[in-house]
Amino acid sequence: MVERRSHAPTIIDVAEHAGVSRATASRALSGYGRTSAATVERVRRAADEIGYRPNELARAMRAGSTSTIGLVVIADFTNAFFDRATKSIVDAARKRGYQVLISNTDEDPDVERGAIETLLEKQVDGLIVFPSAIGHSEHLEAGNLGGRPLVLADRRLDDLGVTTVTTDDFTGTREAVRNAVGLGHARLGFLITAANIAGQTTARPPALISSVRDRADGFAAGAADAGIPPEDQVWHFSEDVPESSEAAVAEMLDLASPPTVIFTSNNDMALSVLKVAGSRGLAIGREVSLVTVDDSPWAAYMVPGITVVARPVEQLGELAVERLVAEIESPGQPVEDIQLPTELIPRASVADLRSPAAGR
Amino acid sequence: MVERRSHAPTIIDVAEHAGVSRATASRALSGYGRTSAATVERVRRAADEIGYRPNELARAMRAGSTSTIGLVVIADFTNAFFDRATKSIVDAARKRGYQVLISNTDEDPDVERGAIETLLEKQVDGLIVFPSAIGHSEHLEAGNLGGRPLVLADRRLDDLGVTTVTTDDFTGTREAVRNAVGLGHARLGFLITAANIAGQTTARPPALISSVRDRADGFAAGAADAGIPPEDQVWHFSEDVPESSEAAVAEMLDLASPPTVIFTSNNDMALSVLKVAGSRGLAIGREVSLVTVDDSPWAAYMVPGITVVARPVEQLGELAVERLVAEIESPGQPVEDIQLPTELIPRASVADLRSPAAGR
DNA sequence: GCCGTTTGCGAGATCGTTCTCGCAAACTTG
DNA sequence: CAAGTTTGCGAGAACGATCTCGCAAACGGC
Repeated sequence: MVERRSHAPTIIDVAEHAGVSRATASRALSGYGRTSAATVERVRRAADEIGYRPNELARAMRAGSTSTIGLVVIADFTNAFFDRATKSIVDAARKRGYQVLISNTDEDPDVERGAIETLLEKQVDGLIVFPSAIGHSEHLEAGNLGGRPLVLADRRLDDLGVTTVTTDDFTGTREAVRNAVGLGHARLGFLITAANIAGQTTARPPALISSVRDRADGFAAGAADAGIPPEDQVWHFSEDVPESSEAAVAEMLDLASPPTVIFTSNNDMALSVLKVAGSRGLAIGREVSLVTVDDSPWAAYMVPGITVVARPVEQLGELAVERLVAEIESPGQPVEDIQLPTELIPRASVADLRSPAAGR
Repeated sequence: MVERRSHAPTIIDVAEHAGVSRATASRALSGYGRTSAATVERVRRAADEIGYRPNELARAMRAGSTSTIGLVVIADFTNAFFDRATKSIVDAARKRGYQVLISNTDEDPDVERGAIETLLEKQVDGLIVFPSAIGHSEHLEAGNLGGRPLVLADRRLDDLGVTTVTTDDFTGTREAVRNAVGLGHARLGFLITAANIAGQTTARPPALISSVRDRADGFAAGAADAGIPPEDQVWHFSEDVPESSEAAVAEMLDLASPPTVIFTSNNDMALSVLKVAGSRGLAIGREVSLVTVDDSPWAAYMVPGITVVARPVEQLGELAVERLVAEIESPGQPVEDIQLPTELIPRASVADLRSPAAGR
């Protein structure tokens, strides 16, 4: 039975309907202090009858906590990273009684700043941030967060001294190189996003986002492990747009002696390899080999399957929530830098150059 | 300069610091009523100096609106639907000054009910719901929403009489059939999710979620258009898990005379076709043709490219936000049932059976 | 039957804002 | 220069919940 007054029923309406005071109604429903069983029953029934729904805003204001965490992500589709991370965070938060206020920065630091400001004004209990850029992170410093805890995900910001959950992309990429070299590859291409130096082909990248830097360092380490000389490492930087990375792939394949395998630092670039190689009639896993970071159902089932460095994205999301909630509910947790292990999943996109039949 | 008191600075602190009253400070910062320019300046500076951040909770309580919308989605990865929809909704909401509180139901009606209850308690101004199931939708009726507007996305719930934004999957699937038949296909397989009747192979599905039903009806209509008799339509229902759909694909391909083309109602099932066909050495676009609903970067760039019915998911998200915000800001909008046009993108996964060279 | 303890409940303060009033000072006008 | 109008500001109520107190009634023991 819905009341016909315009405003939603409040606890005062419940109290009136049950013939008790505001305080008693609150006690009966929230179950603190002393209330007789009969009164509890009467108040509960009254609340049901008038369709009472507690106003969480008022409760939060009194209590000083909203049971809401702010999530600031970078939505990129193709890597299936955004959705896997978001879903795992939303689910993990719900399990612990928290809701998620989500913001997307699209890698724009100004948007990130504004999003965080808004989330703080909405009094989130804590923040999980996938930082959009290195440098310019004053807005993430403890002093500007109003004392609310922060967990960084996917990318480290070393000078911040805050708990961070990432994947070990260094080791992952290094292993990927080891695997390809083991299959006989000796000339390696590496395609990597770095908007600021797109077009460059040096092997020593400047300041990069930690996740990208780890992959670059892992590639370099893997090549060094195998004794691949610099002249057999073809580095290409590109912007994070298809045109740029496709041009880079084309340039690589146009070399007098092109790399036999291309490592890409994300799925977008792997798709560019697929596209450019396809348009030239070069078969993946035969004429061109491919390894990328991040698994996806498509990478697994297409023919040939794509060899990938799989990252435990769901685990990353869950851990971020776990650490954040721990800090919210009992402040003073030690700062941790958690690196989750990746897994190399070898499929058919890396040709075995050792077998005599290979290469047709 | 951060104050050393434990609580975050409030407008009272600003007022004290500026030597004015609470009311004047509020006026100066919010810019209503009359305030002298000098006072505005003084208050602004005071706010800056003590690092004042308005408490949106308090403002929302007073104002009766939170500038927050609740989003209830079904997170399924492979279709790249969740992330595209979520991103477009979050971005469109931000553009209009709204934040998004997100919940994932994983298609569980009980979770959906609880999520909506929580969102309403948090006083969202409106809801966008991707409903998880037909029937059992009392919790979505206007009376149980405390007067807050609702927009349904992706799936219709006809008895609710609420504004709904969907894609025209009926026409999309019908066109896909027309396209395949035009290329010479005369025996058609259709793979569709319907947990309740998994394993069935009848052509008349029972109560289905509207999006799935539309695709089934579109397939039936397309087959009828082309005069394909029922015995040349191979319908297969499966649960929304790989094992189930893979079994269905295997069954289809094991028929004495298997369909030459398989239509799948989502990307999960298309991947199952890829997997099962791949494991049998059947080449897509040669021995087996494939069409699916929902485009993705992978579908475009793999070899062969997958023919798809592309849905304007971003537009769907934006429109849902637009309609919802319109209703929030000026109630009494007409109820609309918006169907966005889909687009058939022909690629190489459907073999041209008319060409003599086909099939080798 | 008296005094001390427990029990149940209500009055009122509080969280941080916004906004309506009313009041005094500063202007305008004839 | 008196009367009316505008300007700037402060006091206090309101949003809807929680929670601390204090008070009265009921209960206990001797």
